[in-house]
Amino acid sequence: MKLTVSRLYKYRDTLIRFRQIGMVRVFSDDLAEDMNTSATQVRKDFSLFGISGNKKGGYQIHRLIIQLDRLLGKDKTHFVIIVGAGNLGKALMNYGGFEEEGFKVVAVFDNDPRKISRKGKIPVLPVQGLERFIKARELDLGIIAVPYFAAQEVAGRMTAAGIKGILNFAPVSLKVPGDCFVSNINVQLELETVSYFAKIMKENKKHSQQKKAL
Amino acid sequence: MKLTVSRLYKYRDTLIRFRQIGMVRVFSDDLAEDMNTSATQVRKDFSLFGISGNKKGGYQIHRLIIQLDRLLGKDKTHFVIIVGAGNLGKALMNYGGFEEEGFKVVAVFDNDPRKISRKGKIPVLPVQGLERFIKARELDLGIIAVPYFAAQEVAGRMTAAGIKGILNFAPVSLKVPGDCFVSNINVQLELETVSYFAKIMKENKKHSQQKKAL
DNA sequence: ATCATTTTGTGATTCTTTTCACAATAAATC
DNA sequence: GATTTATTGTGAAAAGAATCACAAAATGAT
Repeated sequence: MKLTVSRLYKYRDTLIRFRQIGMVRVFSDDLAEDMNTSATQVRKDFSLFGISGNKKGGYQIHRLIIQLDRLLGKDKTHFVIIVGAGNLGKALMNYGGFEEEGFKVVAVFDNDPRKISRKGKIPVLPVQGLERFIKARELDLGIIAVPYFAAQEVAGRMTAAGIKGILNFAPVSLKVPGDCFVSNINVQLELETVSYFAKIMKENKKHSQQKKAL
Repeated sequence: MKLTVSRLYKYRDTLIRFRQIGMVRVFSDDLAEDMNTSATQVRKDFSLFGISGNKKGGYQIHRLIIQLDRLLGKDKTHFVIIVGAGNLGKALMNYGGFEEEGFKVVAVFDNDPRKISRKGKIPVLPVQGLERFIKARELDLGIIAVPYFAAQEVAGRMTAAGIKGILNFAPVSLKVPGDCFVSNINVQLELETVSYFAKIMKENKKHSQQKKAL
């Protein structure tokens, strides 16, 4: 399910690129190729979400984007807060990609008084006010960009205040109530995993060379 | 397989924290709890990689870490290059987490002459020299932090020069030869997915409240 | 108007990952 | 030293995700 949903977002991305270069229709094949997956997968994903095209005629890009937008909630702006104004928090705060995708970072929170500032485009506020802020605006989405030892506390406060989705950059598994969804981004871990498989790839090569030699 | 491997890295992380607070032995239960998984999963993962503990006595943390280190290649330094010295590239370049985990960023590459600099701790070099650099040092690992439209070209050049593992931050699916492993980090996509499920969580709540009301 | 071709949509199948169930065994207790 | 208890290790079952196989329908060709 999670995998299917994130593929749907990717299809949308691809479709928007396709539209930009003037394409009007696509086949499941085209999408599959661009995304390194199979045409069957594309159709299965669509079918699962009730999206249908025309036999022999594929899918109308424009219409498809509209359908995906509605399905994926891309037809409205989503408000987000970031907790943690360190290197990562600042990078995220200045990251243009969110706005492009319909997310608006409404505030950043930190516990270091020196980082507080209401002047910038996005205010950096004392973390004391976190719950009040979330409740007042009925926010659903939070990004955690604090050190690992502070992450669980932040998560607890967020969910208690009503946050329903967390994007967590701290390298710990957060414990949250069942009505909150968490997704983790762990850059170190990702690089470690890559390094593990890179090593295997090298070893396989050696093996196949050995095999060739036999 | 990929999931198991990344869990192994996480077990190691957790174990190191446990050791720091003076623990000497763990049970699969302890690891599972810390990592939000099941004890069975932990043991299955270990069993799959030939790691064993003591019935009733659990696992000796110190020994377990050593075993994982060897298994996961954490007993040596891995050299990495980054391509792209924009916001993201710079953030990654100054990110302490890699060094902590045994990765050394040996160079950053960019195609903008203004960004070139051999003075810093990590040199920023012209991307023209990419292949030569990789081959000369027999590097395996590369991080792609360039805009989406440049990512595929960079990936092609990296793999042609011998890179076997790529951590890709560009929001496109890279096409690489079968002997190269790619892992993608797509912050926008991750946030989109979180937002999708956050919405569902809210709707479910509404439903269950309705149910209660009946 | 008929036939061949292309492409969708989906039930059935296979593959992968997780969970279950429980035997084996080491330690603790009596 | 026999018995209970806690914990591992793993084959079997279940759940989840991807792939296959093919019928149905739309289009184009003759």
